[in-house]
Amino acid sequence: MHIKRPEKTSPECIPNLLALRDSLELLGGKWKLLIVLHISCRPKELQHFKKLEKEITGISAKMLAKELKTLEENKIVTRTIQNTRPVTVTYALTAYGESLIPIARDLQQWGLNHRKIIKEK
Amino acid sequence: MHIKRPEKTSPECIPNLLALRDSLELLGGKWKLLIVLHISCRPKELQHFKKLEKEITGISAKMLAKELKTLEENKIVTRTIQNTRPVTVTYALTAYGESLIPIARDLQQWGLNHRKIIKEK
DNA sequence: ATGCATAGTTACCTCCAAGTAAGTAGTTAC
DNA sequence: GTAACTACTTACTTGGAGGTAACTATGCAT
Repeated sequence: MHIKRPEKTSPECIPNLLALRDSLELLGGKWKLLIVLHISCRPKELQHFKKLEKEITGISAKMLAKELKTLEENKIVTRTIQNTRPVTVTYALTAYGESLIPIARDLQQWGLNHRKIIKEK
Repeated sequence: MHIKRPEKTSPECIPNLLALRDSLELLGGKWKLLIVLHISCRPKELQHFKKLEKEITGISAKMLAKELKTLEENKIVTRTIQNTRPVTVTYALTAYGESLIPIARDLQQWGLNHRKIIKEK
């Protein structure tokens, strides 16, 4: 999907504030994109709550549960209760949620590069 | 620049937490990407402080100054004092700062689309 | 000397994202 | 009956992002 970039100084160039704000409000927190990326690393329906809690260093059960709930409400992940003993719950990205992967990877790559740039001070 | 996406479940797929965290810490706030996008809409060296303050609805002088300072420290924008009366200050994206434009636009586009998805509930 | 412009700064306040720690609930295993 | 597993939930707390409003500095105009 190629997005046409408006020309500089053209009237339509003035950014749509609300759209970017919406994204930042939903995704700008500390954990959501991290969670998305971690789920994306497993085949569908194979990412368990406990596994995420262990893999994502520093996250607490409370935050993970809260963030996953928000992601589910926003149709980015699905939550499936499995018939195992003890009960397990798996999380998977929706097709729509997968549209976040390139964005998250770009940000990740940018952050990786940024370390170098800043160290070169 | 095409970034190779690691295969699912491969060991290197486990996301580099720190890189994404760095990006989110720097750019995840309410204003920085908005400012970047607004500056990108003007030819180099033509974006004044007051202009940004007026264009970016809701931002205060304090926040704008603070965010611009952080962006400057991170080599994303340059600050130039102009010999006008009264003195004006212009901000411009560095070449490096421009690497954020596609990311900001993608997020913006994603937010625009997200509104539709969520309204379709 | 008062007002207006640009480009901030300073002091104070508020709220919430995020952290910590402990508890709940269902089930199995011994 | 108690320990252990998964998947949360609840109560309490705190740092800092962000908001508001007033103030500073400099120069020009009238």
